[in-house]
Amino acid sequence: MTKPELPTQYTPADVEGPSYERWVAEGYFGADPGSSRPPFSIVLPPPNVTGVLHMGHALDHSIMDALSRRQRMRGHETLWLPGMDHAGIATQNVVERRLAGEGLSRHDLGREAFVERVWQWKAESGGQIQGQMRRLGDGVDWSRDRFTMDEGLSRAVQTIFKKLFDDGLIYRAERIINWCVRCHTALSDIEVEHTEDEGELVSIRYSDEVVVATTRAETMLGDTAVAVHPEDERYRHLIGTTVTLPLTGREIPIVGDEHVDPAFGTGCVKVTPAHDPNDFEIGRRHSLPSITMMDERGVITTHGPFEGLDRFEARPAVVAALREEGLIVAEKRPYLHSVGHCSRCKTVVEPRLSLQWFVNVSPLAKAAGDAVRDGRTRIHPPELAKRYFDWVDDMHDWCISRQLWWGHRIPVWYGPEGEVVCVGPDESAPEGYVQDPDVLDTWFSSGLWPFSTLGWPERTPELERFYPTSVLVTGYDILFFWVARMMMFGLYAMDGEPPFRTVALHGMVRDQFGKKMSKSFGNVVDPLDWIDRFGADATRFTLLRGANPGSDVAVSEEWAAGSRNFCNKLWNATRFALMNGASTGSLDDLELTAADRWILSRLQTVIAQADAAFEEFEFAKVADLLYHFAWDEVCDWYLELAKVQIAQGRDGTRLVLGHVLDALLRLLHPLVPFVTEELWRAVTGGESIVVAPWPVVDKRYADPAAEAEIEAVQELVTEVRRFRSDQGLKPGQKVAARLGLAGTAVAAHEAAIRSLLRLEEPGEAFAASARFTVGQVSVEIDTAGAIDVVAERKRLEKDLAVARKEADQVAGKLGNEQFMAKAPEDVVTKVRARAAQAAADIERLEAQLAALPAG
RNA sequence: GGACGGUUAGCUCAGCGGUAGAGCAUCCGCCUUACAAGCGGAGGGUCACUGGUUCGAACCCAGUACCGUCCACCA
Repeated sequence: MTKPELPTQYTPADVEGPSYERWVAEGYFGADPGSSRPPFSIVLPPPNVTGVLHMGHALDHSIMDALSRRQRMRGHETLWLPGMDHAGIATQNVVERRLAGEGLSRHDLGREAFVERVWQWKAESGGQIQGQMRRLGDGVDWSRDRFTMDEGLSRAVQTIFKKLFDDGLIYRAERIINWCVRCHTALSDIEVEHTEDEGELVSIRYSDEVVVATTRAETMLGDTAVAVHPEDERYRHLIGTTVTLPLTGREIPIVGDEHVDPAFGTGCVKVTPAHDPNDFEIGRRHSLPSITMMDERGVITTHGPFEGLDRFEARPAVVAALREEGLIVAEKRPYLHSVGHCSRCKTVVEPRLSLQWFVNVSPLAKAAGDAVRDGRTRIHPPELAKRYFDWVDDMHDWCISRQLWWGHRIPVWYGPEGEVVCVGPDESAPEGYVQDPDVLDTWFSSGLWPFSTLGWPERTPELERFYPTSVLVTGYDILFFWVARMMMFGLYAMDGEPPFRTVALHGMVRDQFGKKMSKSFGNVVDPLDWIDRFGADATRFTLLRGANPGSDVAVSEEWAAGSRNFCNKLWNATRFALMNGASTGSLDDLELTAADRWILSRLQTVIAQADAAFEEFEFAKVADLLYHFAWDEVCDWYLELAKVQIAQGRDGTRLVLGHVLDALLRLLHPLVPFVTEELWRAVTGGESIVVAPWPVVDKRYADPAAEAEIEAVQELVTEVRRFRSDQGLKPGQKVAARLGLAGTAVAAHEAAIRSLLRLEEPGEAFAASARFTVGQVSVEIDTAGAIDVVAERKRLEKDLAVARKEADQVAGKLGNEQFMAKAPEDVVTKVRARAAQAAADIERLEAQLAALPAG
């Protein structure tokens, strides 16, 4: 076993790269579907090929890596499957922008050449994310890396499309959809971002009695009716009559429709079925014609003076024309309303009547809701399940066709006579048929991710073994659209088996003030920058330390530095242990000291608590627990006590040290994989901590008596340190002291106490300048001069005040009949004990104050 | 317009019915032979507000006020 000399500071860059490469080379992250171990599986939510990983990903990945590393150590056959999403519209936009730089549009290249360009671009830049994942230390099975446009996954897409088509769950229809006039494609509801925008509401007189208000005045060119509420006394008599639509001269009917809110505005609504989803529904109910007055670019197409104008040019032009005719009743006024924008390019979305493919989601969504309702899939934290239900229980049909070139082409072909044929993976369309030019929404293939990546539709060993996956980790922001889609497709394709047993949701990463990270605000942190400066472990630890389930994570450089310091602390603790010959081995025949038994006992509690927190995805708790155990207990106390034991020649200390560090490093490994690997190998001589077993509680080491004994030592030491500090004694300055330890709980620890407190044995000239007691122990100290009586008096008075307050409080309780009658016995007992303690403290402190020389 | 979450030390957050906690920041003292990315000590909070339940409330209930997030077809 080699015990190399370690430098005094941990340098992450020296170990991270080589460790990661070794892990991959050794195949530790490879998952074997043929093994007999219990399976544990996670699929990585595939990042967009266009993207780079941001802090949100880093959090996501840190959690998944921690979960899978722990389960691997616990002996599970662990699969963490990586991959990327082709991100249709986003990627197409990126490549189009690059083309624009060359003065080209995708149409200049043509479809085939353009798609070729996208693949090229993917080949060039797709490796960036893999690089980032390696830097983070993600223990993924690279041999199973997948891409949503892979041959296998494309096959899965085509298979499920055909199945849905054959089951009548996919249909083609003319509907109002969200249209991006810049991307020239349909968007699903989730690809539309709503913001509160300032618009202008104008009121237009259609007739003497009918006045309508609108923020989109230009759409009046496409009006085919005016609607009023059927019960509205003001207008009931008009239903069935017509008005003349200004500027066009068209006669349009007045219809009665429940949708109209009589209390809003004038109670009259203009109806534009081709350009507004509500109006479309009204139109359907009343068999109104639809007039499309705008093309796919948002340019007005109706005849007249407005033809050829962009929608935003047409708006004021229409208003001006109306004003000229005296038909603007109320001047336009600012009006805050919700406006949809394309999530990719931020262009204002135009509702547009269009022929598209849809998924009938009702039966699928019902099943997706039921799987959570009956507990086949658990959502964590459970409060968020309600949002999930809100979403799946009220889902609109899903528009899946996109007028893009990058994506899975819709496998439907049209015959010369208008025949429609859906073609499965191993089939081909009849001669003379033409394929639908559109591609599928990116989320269609993402929805298959948990099983398409495992080889579906083939019943592969991977699918048998790793589906359903154990847990899905993602931010609560995309719970609905992505998780719900995977649930729907998973249940549908896998005979009612949901894609995951648990959905674990985390919050968003925010800056140190809890503000959202945004480019425009300039508070975005690049995880790679932190990895460079603080190390991957520190970056991960910082994120996990803030990861309370379902709530946001605020991070700052100070936290990252603190995490780096923690890693360094582990480094130096191990360095100390190695310098003192720590090693691992059986503790069975050892004569353990109280300090040994104390730290071993504490370790068992910590293992149990860490396990409990892990099971509940309480990563912040795990991190906090291990941080304090490592730093406060192992480093600040046990190592200090161990120094004395080693000096006393207790060789068993080296084994206990080795034992504790071994276990501590293994507990920490899921959170901070690199530093623990390095140190663990040095301590144990083992091959790799990645495949080391997870610590289990050993009840033989539970030792409340030893814990109480060491706590007493800690109390005494802390009290005397306070005295020393108040008296201005330098930490290193040795002073003589007489300790009355005989018969006390800490009698066995004199050497340790003297060492920790720099107290020497009293010499012949010993002259106590201060006397006090801590618990049972009397302390006399010769400070080699007069003590600072003022400081000492202050200290004692403060303690006395605390004790008196405590006594008062407790006396109040004990004197309260209701309390005595109703409080549980253990509480009363505790209060009594506090009363006794307070009384004793008061007596002792008063005596000490009285004995203090005047000063 | 709905739903959910939050409001605790200067900052970020734990605690969720029986003596108010952590990290960072602040102040004081230290290169005490693992670590100055460190060690020891200290200061700092009527737990948003108002009521209620209870022997007892930061914690449970109701309401109010701000903040945040998601959803929604408000012309």
